[in-house]
Amino acid sequence: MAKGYDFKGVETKWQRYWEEHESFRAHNPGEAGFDPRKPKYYVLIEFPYPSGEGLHVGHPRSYTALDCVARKRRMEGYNVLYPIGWDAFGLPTENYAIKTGVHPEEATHRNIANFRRQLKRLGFSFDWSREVNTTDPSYYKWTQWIFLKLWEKGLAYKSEMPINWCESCKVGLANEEVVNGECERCGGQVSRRMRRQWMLRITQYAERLIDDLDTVDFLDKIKMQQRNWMGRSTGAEVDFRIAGESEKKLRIFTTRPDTLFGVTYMVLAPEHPLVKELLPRCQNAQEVRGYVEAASRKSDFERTEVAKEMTGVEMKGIRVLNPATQKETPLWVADYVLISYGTGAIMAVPGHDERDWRFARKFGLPIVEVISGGNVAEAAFVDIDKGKLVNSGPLNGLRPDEAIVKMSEIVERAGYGNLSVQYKLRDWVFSRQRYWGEPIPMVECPACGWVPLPESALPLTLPKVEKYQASATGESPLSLIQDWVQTTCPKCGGPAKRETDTMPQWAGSSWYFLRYCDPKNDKAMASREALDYWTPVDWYNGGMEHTTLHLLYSRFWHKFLYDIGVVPSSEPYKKRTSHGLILGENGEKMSKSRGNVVNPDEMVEKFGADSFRLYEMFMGAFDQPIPWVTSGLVGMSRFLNRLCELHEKVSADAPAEEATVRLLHQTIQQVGERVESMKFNTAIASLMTLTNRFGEEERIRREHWEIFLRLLSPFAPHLAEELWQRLGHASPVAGEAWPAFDPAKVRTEEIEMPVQVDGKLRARIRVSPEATREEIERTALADEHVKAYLGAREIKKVVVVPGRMVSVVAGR
RNA sequence: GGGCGAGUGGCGGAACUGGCAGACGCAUCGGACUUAAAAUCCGAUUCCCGCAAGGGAGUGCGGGUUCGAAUCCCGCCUUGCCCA
Repeated sequence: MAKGYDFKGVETKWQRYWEEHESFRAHNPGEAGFDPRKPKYYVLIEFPYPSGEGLHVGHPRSYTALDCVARKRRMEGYNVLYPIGWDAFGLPTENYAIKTGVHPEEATHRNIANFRRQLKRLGFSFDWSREVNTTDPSYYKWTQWIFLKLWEKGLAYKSEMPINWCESCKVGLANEEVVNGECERCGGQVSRRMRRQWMLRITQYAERLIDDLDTVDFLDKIKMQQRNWMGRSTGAEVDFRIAGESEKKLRIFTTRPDTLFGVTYMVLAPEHPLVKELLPRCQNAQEVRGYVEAASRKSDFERTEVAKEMTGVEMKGIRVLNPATQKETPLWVADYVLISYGTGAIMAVPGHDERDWRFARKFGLPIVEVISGGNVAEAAFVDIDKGKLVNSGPLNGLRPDEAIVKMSEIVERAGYGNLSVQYKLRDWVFSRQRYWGEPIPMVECPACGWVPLPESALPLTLPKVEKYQASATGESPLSLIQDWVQTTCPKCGGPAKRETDTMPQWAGSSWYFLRYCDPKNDKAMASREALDYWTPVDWYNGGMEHTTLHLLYSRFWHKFLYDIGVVPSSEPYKKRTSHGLILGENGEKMSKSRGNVVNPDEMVEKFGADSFRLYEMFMGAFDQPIPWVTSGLVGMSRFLNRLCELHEKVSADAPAEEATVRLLHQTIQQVGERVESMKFNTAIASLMTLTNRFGEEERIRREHWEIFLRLLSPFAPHLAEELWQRLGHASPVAGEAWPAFDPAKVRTEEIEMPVQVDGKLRARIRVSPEATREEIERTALADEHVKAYLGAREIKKVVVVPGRMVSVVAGR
């Protein structure tokens, strides 16, 4: 066991100090202690789900990183908001309740207390006075309020939706919760069921959610994932007439209107309403009906899997007219076409679409080439940048990109179609048949239909129940409480029933960062003044796993709140970054079932919070996944012990050695830059390098040591405070100014430059940083080693990059 | 199948915008201190040849561009995440 300073004593001492002095309390405008001269800075981490297992070492990675940022910003003179709270609704707690009978509220309370204790031990500079808890009625009152506003604006609606149904959780899942055809949470079998669900019209915001990504500073890969998820494609909608029908038209969406002349058949999704309507005219109605039936039992995943065998059935006797060619084509029903995308029907162009090609091949349908450049007998030719249109009347000779524009114009002018933009994004399924979530504040009245509760009735609190198990039919447990369900209609006063579904976990987390601005307000979700001051969030860090859903949902709500005048900005987060996952020592994802979970309590007990924090940041590149290796913590603990010993060598009149001054200023520069670019591992390496230099010195100049302690304080705040105090300072180092470096002091008198001969490193020369190319070249060629290598050979060329290197090319 | 990353010593990882590969830490080995050990300190540590000076090879594999490639280009392999 490592000997060394008493980290336990030091850490509890400073944690108590910060708490007693409210060192990290952020002040709102108008509050005592608010300083209007300071600019604001809002630092945000994803608030945790307080599970029964407690914190594991993955959580603090993000918290420690942004704690460094928050502490540095305070030292730079900002009024910093760095809050924490609890995203406490959710399935694990409810499942625990089902198993043990412990009320979720009680379990949540206990779990939060444990998380809070664990986090406090790590010395984060959170403003603990602003804690929020999504399961607190005073919080979810406002989640419900937002829902009512959405309803008011027509963005919430109830709809019969085929939903993914998890057999074992007995709960409807959103598409995103189904992973590879299995339930994301339990891995159980997912089937399809029809259910009336509350839906939110996120699709209405799709365009803005994509376009406004250009206005924010998110990592490129995050923007990319958001764009891909929403999947915008531009193309045309085209109407095809059905032969022998005057009224019925078949509307399709295509991104490739240029290939309209290459259509050889049409396909309807099995759920398409025309299938049923045309069935009476169909010669093989029985066969088609059977096919539709079979398709309904498959998931979208199974249906669109590329590798699988394609299936389909022709609707015999029905012909569709191509509006461009007036030719008749057959009509098929196939499950590779999804009802949920586009119009649920496609024009098939087997010559130039991969799946259409395979389908045509399998069922012996004709393949027509309309773009030259490939061999459509061998494979679909899908390259949009190459080739010329052929067999396409007015489009012949055009490049595909030109033909797309021209055909879109023709289609529009002729009146059988129009330009159209489609999104992969679907509306948000907002209902869960669960107990532990926000009740949806709606009432169904036989006379008035769906009626919202008045704002004055909020919060609609969760009633106590006996059983948390969903009903056998999959109804929410709330449906079993008759005196809760039975109510009166707010509109007509007649008997009515409450909605018994609750909101998904994504609800509370879609706006929590707004509540932090003014967490105790009972008149509004937060005062306008507080929101104007603090929002948008300046820097938000979280996991990559939340970049599609949580980020999208909260951006959607924020835009909506902006539209109704509640928040001052249309985007919630100015900057978004993400951290890599911390894996178990075996390189696998950390989980209870794998038995590789590392608990921070144990680490803090053994090595102290500062060592733990240092290791979290030092272990590797912040954005990469990385396995936890406890033995690596030893190095951090050694580093801190060493600082205590070095501290004894500090002396006010120690000389300022030039090399040390230079390194000190380099370190100031590097640590500053590296925190901003989230290269925490190398920032700490810089601090260690400086420490090694101090170790070589007889005595350490006090001025240097003070600068060092300030640089250290965001990373190892407890020990930095302790040593700072030991120097005789009465006020904490956390309140000191962040050091500035002097560029003049970073530079050296003489620099070393490598010299290559024929591409190989052969010598090093010393020159002044201001040396000209000629001087450098002369010095290089005069060097003994260089001369030896060159011998009598002719010099063909000398490349000089001042400050970098010299490269000499010699003849044979 | 598509999109985006990653692949560097025994290990985690550094390397700005194409310019000295291996910073910093772990582990290991040697030494000091010690009755002994722990802790600490000093030194070594990519591989091969060599007593040494020095030389050769080297950043997943195969090509290419360049005076110069871990970094750029082409083709593979492995792996992670997201999507289908």
